[in-house]
Amino acid sequence: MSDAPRSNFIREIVEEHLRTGRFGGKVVTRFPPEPNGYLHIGHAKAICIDFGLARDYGGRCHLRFDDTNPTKESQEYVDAIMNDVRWLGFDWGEHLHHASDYFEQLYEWAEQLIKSGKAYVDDQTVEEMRESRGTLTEAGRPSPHRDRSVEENLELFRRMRAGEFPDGSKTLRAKIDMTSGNINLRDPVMYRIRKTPHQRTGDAWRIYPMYDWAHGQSDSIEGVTHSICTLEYEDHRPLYDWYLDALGIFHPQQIEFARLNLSHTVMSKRKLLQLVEGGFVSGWDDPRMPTLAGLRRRGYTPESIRDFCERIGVAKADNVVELALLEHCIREDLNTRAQRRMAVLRPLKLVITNYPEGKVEQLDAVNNPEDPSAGTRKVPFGRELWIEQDDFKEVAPKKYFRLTLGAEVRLRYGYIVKCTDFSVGPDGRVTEVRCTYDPATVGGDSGGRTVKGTLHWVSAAHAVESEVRLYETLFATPKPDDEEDFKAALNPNSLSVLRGARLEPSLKDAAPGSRFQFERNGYFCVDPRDSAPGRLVFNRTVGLRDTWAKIERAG
RNA sequence: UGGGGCGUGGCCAAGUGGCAAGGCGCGGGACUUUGGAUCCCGUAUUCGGAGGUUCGAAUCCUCCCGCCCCAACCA
Repeated sequence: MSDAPRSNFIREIVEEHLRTGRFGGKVVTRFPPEPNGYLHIGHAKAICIDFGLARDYGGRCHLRFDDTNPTKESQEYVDAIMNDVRWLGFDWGEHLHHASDYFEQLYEWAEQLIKSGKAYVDDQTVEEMRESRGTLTEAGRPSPHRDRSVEENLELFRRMRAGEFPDGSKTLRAKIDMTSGNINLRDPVMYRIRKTPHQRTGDAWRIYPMYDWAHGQSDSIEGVTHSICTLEYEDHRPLYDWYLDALGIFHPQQIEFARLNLSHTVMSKRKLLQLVEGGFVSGWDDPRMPTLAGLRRRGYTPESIRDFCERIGVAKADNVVELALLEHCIREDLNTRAQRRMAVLRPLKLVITNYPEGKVEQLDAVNNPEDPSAGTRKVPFGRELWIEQDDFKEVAPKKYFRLTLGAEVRLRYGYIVKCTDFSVGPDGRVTEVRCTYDPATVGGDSGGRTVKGTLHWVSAAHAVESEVRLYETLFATPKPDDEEDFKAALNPNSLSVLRGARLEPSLKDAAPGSRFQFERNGYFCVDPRDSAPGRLVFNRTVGLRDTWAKIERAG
C-alpha cells in the first residue's frame, strides 16, 4: 500500500492558508451527501479528501446531510450513508449535522436579505422563469415582480412560510443580476414552496431552501474553512461568495476538484437508481455496483478503497480511471491478508488408480505464503479428487503445463501424478480422468524431475458444495456514459452463477463476509446476504493475475 | 457566438524557467509446489498546435485547436 498522502493542489492551498493564518490555523472540512441514493466509489474519493485533510492538518471533518429536498430523500439513505462512511474508516465524532438543522436560521437570514432589498418574492411560473432567464448567449429579463416593496416581499414571504400558497406558485429569489454571463447569478431561487413532509422536520416547513442558499450558510454556521466540492460547482462559487458577503458572516473557501470516473461502470446516482429500479441489478448492494455497499459485498476492503483513492490523485482534469487500478489495489491488499484455500469451481473427477481404496491422508497446507504467522492446516487427500475442468485437455495447446494424456503434474501439497487414461461422455465431454501417483513425491516434492504444472484439488469424499458467483464488468464498454442509452452497454455476462463448486472441508463454516484466496482462482468472499449455514455462497471479488489467459489470447 | 474550467505516454498523475517523478497497464527476463506473489529490465528526444521571449520553456507571452460544465422551483 502507498505511504503518506501525496500532496495535491488542494493541500497546497490549505498549507498556504496555514502559513498565512487565513483561518487562524484551523482546518475544518465537511462531507455533504444528499440522502437520495447510496454512496459510490466517487464519493469515497471525496470522503478521503475531506476527512484526510482534517486528519492530516489537525482539524475536523463534519458529516452533513444536504437534506433540502424532501421529495427525493429518505431515512434509508441516511442510514446507509452513515454506515458506509464508518465502514470506509472515517469518524465525524460529534459532528453529525443536517442542513435541516439550520432551516430556522436560514429563514431569518432570508428575511434579512429581503429587508436589505437583496431578495424578492416572485410569482412567475417555472416556464415564465425559464423564459425570462435568457439563454447562454442572451441576457435574461427582470421579473415583473422584481421591484416589489420590502414590506410586500416580507408579507408574502411570511405567508409562503405559513402555507398560504400552493406548491410552485411563488418563490423567493435573490436580486443579483439578470444580465450576468453566469446564469447562477440571474436572480437564483432561494426558496420554493413544497408541502411535502421532511424526513427530519416533519411538516414544520412548507418552504424549502435551494442548495445554493443552504450550502454556504451551513458551511459558515459550522465554521467550515475549506468547502471542497466537484468541478460542476465552480460556476456556483460566485453565488456562494455573494450570499456570504451579503449576510456578512464567516466566509469559508470553496475549492473544486474533478470527480472520479471509473471505466466500465457509471457513477451518477441517477443512472445507478435506474439500474436498481429497472431490475438490471439486484439492488444498491449488488456486487457489480460501484457503490460502497456493492464493493463491500463483493469483498473489497476499506483499506483497498482508501489506497485506490490515494493513488488516483486529486486534480482538475476530467478523468476516467481504469478499473484495473482498483483491481490492483484489492489484489495487493488481499495477497498479504487472505488465507489460501483450495476450491474447484467447475469439477472434473480424477481417480488415482494405484492409490489404496478408502485411504485418507491429512496433508499439511500453508495458509498464507505471504504471512508465516497464518500457520498451516490439514487437508484430506484420497483416491478420488475433484480438479478443475480447465486443468485437463485431450489435446494440449502449446505451453499448456497441465494434465493431458501421458503428462505429469503436481497436486498441490500432494503427489505427482501421471495421466494414464480418461473417459468421455456421450456429449463428447471428458467425464473422468485417471492417473497413477508416485508415492515417493509426498508433499509435492518433484524428486528431481521437472514438473511445471501444479493443480489445486479437493477430496471428493470430503468436499463441501457451494454456490460461487463470478463477475465480469457491469458494462461491456469502458465508457458507458458515452453511449446513447447507457443501459444498452450493459454486459450480459456480468454475472455467472456456478452451483456445483467443491470446496475443501475447512471452508464449511466460513463466516459471512470472510475473505479467502482460492488458489489459482482468485479472491472470494462469503456473501453476507445470501450465504447461510449449510448453503454457502461465495462471490469472486477479483481474479488472480492470469498470465495463462494472456498466452491463450495471444494464440 | 455568454460565463466557468481543463488539455503531460494506453489510463491516472508529478512538474511552478535549467533540460520529462511515480503508479496502473503493457512487453521481456529471473525465481517459484498458486501460470499467484516477489525481483530485475524496457516502455514520452517530448508536454494539444503554431509563433514569440530567453543562453535555456511542459513551465512566461500571443494566436489557434480540442474537450468538459452551466439555461431544475435538483444537488
